[in-house]
Amino acid sequence: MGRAKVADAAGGASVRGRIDKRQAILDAAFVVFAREGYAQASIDLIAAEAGVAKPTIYNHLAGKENLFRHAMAAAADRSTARTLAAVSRLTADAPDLHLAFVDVGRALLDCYCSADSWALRRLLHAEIVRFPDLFDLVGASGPGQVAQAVADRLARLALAGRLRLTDPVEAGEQFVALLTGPVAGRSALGTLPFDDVQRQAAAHSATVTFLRAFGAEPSEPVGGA
Amino acid sequence: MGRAKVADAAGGASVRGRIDKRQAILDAAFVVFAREGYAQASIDLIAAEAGVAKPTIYNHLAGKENLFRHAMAAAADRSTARTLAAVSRLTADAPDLHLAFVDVGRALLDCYCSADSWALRRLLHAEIVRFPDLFDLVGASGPGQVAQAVADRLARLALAGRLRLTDPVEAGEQFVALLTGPVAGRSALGTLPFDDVQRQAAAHSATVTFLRAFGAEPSEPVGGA
DNA sequence: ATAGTAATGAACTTATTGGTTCAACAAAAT
DNA sequence: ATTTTGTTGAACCAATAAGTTCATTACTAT
Repeated sequence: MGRAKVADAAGGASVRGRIDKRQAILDAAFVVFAREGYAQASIDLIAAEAGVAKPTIYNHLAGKENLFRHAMAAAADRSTARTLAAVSRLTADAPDLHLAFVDVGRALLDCYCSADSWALRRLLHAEIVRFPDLFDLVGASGPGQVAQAVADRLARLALAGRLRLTDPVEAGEQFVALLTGPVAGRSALGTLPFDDVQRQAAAHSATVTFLRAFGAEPSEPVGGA
Repeated sequence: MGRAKVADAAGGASVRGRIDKRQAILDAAFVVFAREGYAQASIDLIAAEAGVAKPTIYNHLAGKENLFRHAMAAAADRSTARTLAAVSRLTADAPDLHLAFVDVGRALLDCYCSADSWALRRLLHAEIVRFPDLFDLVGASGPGQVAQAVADRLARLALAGRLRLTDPVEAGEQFVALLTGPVAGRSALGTLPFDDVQRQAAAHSATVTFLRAFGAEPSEPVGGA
């Protein structure tokens, strides 16, 4: 590794002379932090993963704590963006409400179950005590935006007379809770994967009870699938 | 501190000659692990918290990893017992179903929001990568038992014609998801407390949508509270 | 009383790691 | 060609912590 001349030798991004080593460092830092945890992740390890020398890290991002914060913030931004894109699939003019909710639920669940997303939540939980500001940095804004987006969509549906609800943000919270709660409870916290059919089933079951509680149309009688 | 003769000098439990230093160590270990995280919690710190000398820890529980596992398992057992007691409040002969669900929901939420419970989940999330067996040790059995207990109660209710559901374990998962999901999303992960009125509101709102989806009686029309 | 057992404190070893310094170096700009 | 800037490798320092050893001390059972 090191001052590579070839396109992508080992780490992934290390080519462009000296620009944007920073991004490579940030990415590698998140990877290593996710794999090792904050305390166990050594700067040497991160440097190796990034294909970069140790002093370079201290040049761009002074100190481990700063590096951690920036890496977490970057990962959180990525994750939030993906999730917001998933939410945008829920349009008010969907022909079949059930199908629409299963679809967006499935997409949300894919985001939720991605390796990055698990790692982000794990690190957030793990280090929230020593880094209380982490909550404002990633824990609040990300889910906050998502909740807002979901609430917006639900409000539109309610206004169109297709949903019967009074508080869209509460209903939104409950939909994602219905979606992610069972997954979080069963799935060994991202250690072992939650496969496609399980996610589909989870999205379906969450949709069924959500629409039973809030749907304007009677939907299916009882039996599901 | 140390070989105390008085009842409770500093740590809390250190009186009885040499018996049950072990328990004191386990308790102190969980406290310190919860406060500092695994890596940052030094054996010296745990020894100090327990009012016990360092070699004593190595006598009773060889090594940090072993100590961690045992401390986590003990804390998990305590937590599960409390939660199961809370679930037992949901009887099939409740006069008002809404009230009964709010009540048990409230109790479950109290368990979920206790400092120990937050700490347990935090440590579990944090160290699941380096201690994969932790999931079988605390993550699986605890919630598994709880889910089973809730499913049992729901099945009784359904059999009595007061609930309309096909899969009691799924419904149980969804009830606790409805209950804890919004709390987990908003509450800064146990850093700042979730006060009584908020918990009451959360239990109420979870109950309303759950009964809207699964209740046999029409319950309230729309507006909640 | 006495012997045996468990706990204690303190020093010690060893290993890791965050953070720094510095001379050499390669590419970019002039 | 030369200066400048960011990068590199390697060595170094100080701090922290896991784990161990051991002589000493205090209970407890006989």
